[in-house]
Amino acid sequence: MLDRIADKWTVLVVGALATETKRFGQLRRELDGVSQKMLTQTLRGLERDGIVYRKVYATVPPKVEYSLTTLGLTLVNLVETVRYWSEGNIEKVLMAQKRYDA
Amino acid sequence: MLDRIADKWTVLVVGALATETKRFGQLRRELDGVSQKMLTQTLRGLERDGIVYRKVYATVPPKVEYSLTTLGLTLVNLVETVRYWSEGNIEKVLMAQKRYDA
DNA sequence: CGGGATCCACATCGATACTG
DNA sequence: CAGTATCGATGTGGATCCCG
Repeated sequence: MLDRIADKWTVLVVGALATETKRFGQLRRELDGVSQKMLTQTLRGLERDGIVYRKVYATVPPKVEYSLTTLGLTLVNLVETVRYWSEGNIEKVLMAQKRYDA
Repeated sequence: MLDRIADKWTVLVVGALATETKRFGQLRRELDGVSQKMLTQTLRGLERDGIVYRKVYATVPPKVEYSLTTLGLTLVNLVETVRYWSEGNIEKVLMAQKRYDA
């Protein structure tokens, strides 16, 4: 459980879906560095956990939209806080690492 | 970066050290299910990142105390929130999984 | 477009044995 | 007591190819 919500891609995906529904390709482009496999895997896991809702349109070409469920929305604040802490302290951590490695 | 602070053992270790300094064996007993290897590894990583302070007493038998640094203390609220969300929503997630798997 | 399937390199982790 | 070292099983992630 901690594993999932603490997961790197979970944090990024929930963050990306915080404000609006997005399509697969859109997410892939936004989450720089994610492979298609990892994105699919993360989304499937989040869908299974009831955090993300997956809506498939039976069109050609296919169209799939991802959004947060009610449960997923309760996670938004949490992951934003996590990201905020990361961005705000990454410098201190990098400096500590330099000191430690020396 | 997200990887570390989101890590399962990081959450548990920071949580365990939130209120008081603890020894290695004490942490190991408290964090049920952690192997000695993972605990050592997690603590080393957190020490390297400047989140945990490691104090070694030159005694026989050895005594090593772990505590949070100033930076580490800023993480306490965050990890407590993560744990709180987990504990508060684990039931919903498990139910969603049952539904999904069916 | 949104994946599924497969292969493979690499990292992770548990178990075990040993030590200052 | 608090580790280090090592091995072997398992898991993870990227790359590639293919499909409805």
